[in-house]
Amino acid sequence: MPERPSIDGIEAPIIEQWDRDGLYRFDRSKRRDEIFSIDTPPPTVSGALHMGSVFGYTHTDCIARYQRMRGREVFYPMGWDDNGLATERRVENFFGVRCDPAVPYDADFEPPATPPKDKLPISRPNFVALCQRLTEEDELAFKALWTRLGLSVDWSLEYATVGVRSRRQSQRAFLRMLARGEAYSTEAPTLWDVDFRTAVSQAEMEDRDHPGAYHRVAFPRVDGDGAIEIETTRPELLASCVALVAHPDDARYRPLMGTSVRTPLYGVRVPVVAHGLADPEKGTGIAMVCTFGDTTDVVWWRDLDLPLRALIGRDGRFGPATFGAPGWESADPAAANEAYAQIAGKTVRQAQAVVVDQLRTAGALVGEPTPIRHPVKFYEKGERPLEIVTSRQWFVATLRMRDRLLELGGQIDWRPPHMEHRYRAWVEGLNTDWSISRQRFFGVPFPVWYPVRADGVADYAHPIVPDEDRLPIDPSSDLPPGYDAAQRGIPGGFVGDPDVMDTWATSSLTPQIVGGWVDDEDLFERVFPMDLRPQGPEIIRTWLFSTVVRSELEFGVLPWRHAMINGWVLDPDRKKLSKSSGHVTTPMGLLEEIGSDGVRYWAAKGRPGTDTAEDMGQMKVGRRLAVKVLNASRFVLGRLGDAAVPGVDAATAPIDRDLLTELASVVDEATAALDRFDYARALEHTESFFWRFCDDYVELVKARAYGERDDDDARSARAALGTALSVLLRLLAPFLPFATEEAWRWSHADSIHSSGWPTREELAEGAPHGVLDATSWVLGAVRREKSAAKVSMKAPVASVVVHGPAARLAAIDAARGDLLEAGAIDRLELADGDDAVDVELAGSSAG
RNA sequence: GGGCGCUUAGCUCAGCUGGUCAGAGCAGCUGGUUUACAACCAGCCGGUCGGGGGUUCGAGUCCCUCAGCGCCCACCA
Repeated sequence: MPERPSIDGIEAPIIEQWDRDGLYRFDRSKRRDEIFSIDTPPPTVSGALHMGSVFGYTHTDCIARYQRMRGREVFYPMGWDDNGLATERRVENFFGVRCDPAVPYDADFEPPATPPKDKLPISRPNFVALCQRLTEEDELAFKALWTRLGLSVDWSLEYATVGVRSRRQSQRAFLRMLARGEAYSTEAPTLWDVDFRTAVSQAEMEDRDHPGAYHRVAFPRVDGDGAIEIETTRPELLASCVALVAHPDDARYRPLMGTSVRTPLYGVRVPVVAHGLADPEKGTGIAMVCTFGDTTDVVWWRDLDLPLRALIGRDGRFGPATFGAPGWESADPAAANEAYAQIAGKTVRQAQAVVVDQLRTAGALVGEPTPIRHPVKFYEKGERPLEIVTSRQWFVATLRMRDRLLELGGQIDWRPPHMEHRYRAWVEGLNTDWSISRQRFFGVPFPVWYPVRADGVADYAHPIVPDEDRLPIDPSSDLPPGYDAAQRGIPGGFVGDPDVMDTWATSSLTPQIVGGWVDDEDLFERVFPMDLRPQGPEIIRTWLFSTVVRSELEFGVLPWRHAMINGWVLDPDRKKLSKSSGHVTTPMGLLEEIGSDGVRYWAAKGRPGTDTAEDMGQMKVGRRLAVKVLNASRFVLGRLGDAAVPGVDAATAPIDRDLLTELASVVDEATAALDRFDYARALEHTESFFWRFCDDYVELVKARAYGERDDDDARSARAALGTALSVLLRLLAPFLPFATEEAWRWSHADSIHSSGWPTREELAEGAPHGVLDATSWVLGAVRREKSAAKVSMKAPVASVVVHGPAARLAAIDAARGDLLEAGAIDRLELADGDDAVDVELAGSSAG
């Protein structure tokens, strides 16, 4: 035991010891009902390390440590989410490269020392290698942080979402969905990011307020006089207009239903149709339907069985079109083609300016454009509005599962409960199946090939699939059964699916990946369905939702019983992620400065679902608590000497039994709170009692416990001190794993984290008699008097006269000796009367 | 447009099924240093619990309503 205990630097040796002892190693011999399994979120390693990274993970660790001390075998894995766009984008910027599948593989490739201004095109294998190189470094940084934070994960269970296991499970689960008809591919309008050049799922898109303008455009009638005026924010899409649509009940347009108009500039005849989604209040009450300007267009196109005139390509530019050709019939093909030639090849933005000019010249623009701001769909990581392009994509049929998914959501134990609303709102609002294919390079490939027909076109309706035991495969280099390499890409041969899976298509399988589904059924049965899914609120609609989907499709059950949703970390000014402060907090720096226990304390104060400001003050309070734990432990244990702590039965003095009885209630409360994932409340109760223990109880009994005497009274105090300390350390262990471990090891050979969670049975039975309370009350009055007189707390007191009800006076009398010594009191009188404590300091002339 | 959450001392937050619930920590102020702890200890100051209405013997605690803040969802011409 050190002379002057310090929490600085205690982490490293303790972590080493834990590692040597294999303290957190999962024991797979345990039965399912003895196991507590956690579906840990794999952090996106390409993201920066920030305080949000330590916040939620600390909560999970507090629960894990509690369950472990309760005797459960804790299955606590850690993974890294390293696939996906975030990594690709980061690799592109970090190395100054971009992936170009047409570039041949260069075995000796090394990225330039400094990233070139123009990104260097490199092959897909080289690109993937760089992705892996960068994420490996990221993963080491994360692992160092988690370790230092004291997460009690079993590092032998580490995995990566792009690793072999993840690829195998992703491909296996996909093939099974395909076989069951739950996954399908189709050519369909798809939300598309023109910069990333990939499909985007409903879950990945967000609304942004974006400037635009209403343009009023007149469509001349074909079978009548005059024109119909519509308003649009996307006049550049006029060439892909396929109809005008108004509400069926709108009296203004009802007579026009079934008639036709011609598009300005292009002279294409389009019908006037009715649909309930048309809003009579908006614009002129009648809208132009284009293929496609927004998701409503898709609905109209589908519901009304309108023709397709798609023009915007995957690069976000207008593609070729021939007016006069079938499907593009025009009153004046030559003029139409001339008009269109001026926007072909242009971006949406450039085209809009051109078309507006053309419309104005043609006299079809009514008035001038009216600027507005309106919500526009963006990919959440994108910079330009999403377009809708037609492309072949893989989907999982989630729409038809909606009712079952809602039912399952109702069976999850949500913490906090109101988080179910987010899930429910999302499921109820689903309007497309889950799109899982992405036109990217660094990810899990779809494990399918397609036969190439004699005409050179791939036969998507009949994919060729590998046997499961071959997985994982890459269809771009591996061969389908029965084909040889020379047949790749030629008529009569085959072609591999070029796409990779969306990140969520893999991470939705985390229980299967960590649990060893199929590969290790013995393990899987011991940990699945899992107990706890901890995660952030922003990925309820993605990770949580998709995990439920996959578990339902594969097993027909929920993947876990409890979902604990953490809140946001706000910057010290309570604004999210403001960069104005300039001072960017790095978690590792804080852990080194404050100590891991202090940072954990701050995190553990944040309840599930509650946003929490980054608060250096709270962390310092936690640090102080950790220091106090060491000092109090040293005092209690040090003075007990080498003699063993007397058993709890030796605690016979009323105030000692009182302490232990009250502590038993704290154990009950903390246990109940942790059982319902309210770690913050458990900490609060324990902390508050711990300070009372230090400030009042220890002060009151230290003379008796450590004085000259060695009688029953002294042994009673020592028994209570030793017992209470042991219980308090264990109650604090899930929150302050380092300080409690340090103190515990002064008197134990084993780790506190493998010791048992304290129970009421270890402590005194019976109701408290108010001895500690009443005595503390008098001691407080004495301290107040000394403070007011500005004298030392050790200043002698001539006399104390206590008035109060008889029961309380009796309680005080029971601890008379302790009180006299702790307060340096010469004479103590107890008398009936209204509550009052009259204190007369020694040498004071006043009464 | 719909939904969810929040609004309690200067700051960060507790207040679980309505009756010692008006609390804690930080900050501030006043004191105290040498036998656990000065990165400490003791004490003090400080709030008509966002506004308004209602239910009740009694309401931060339940209901209605308004306001502000935050978040989620939305078919956005």
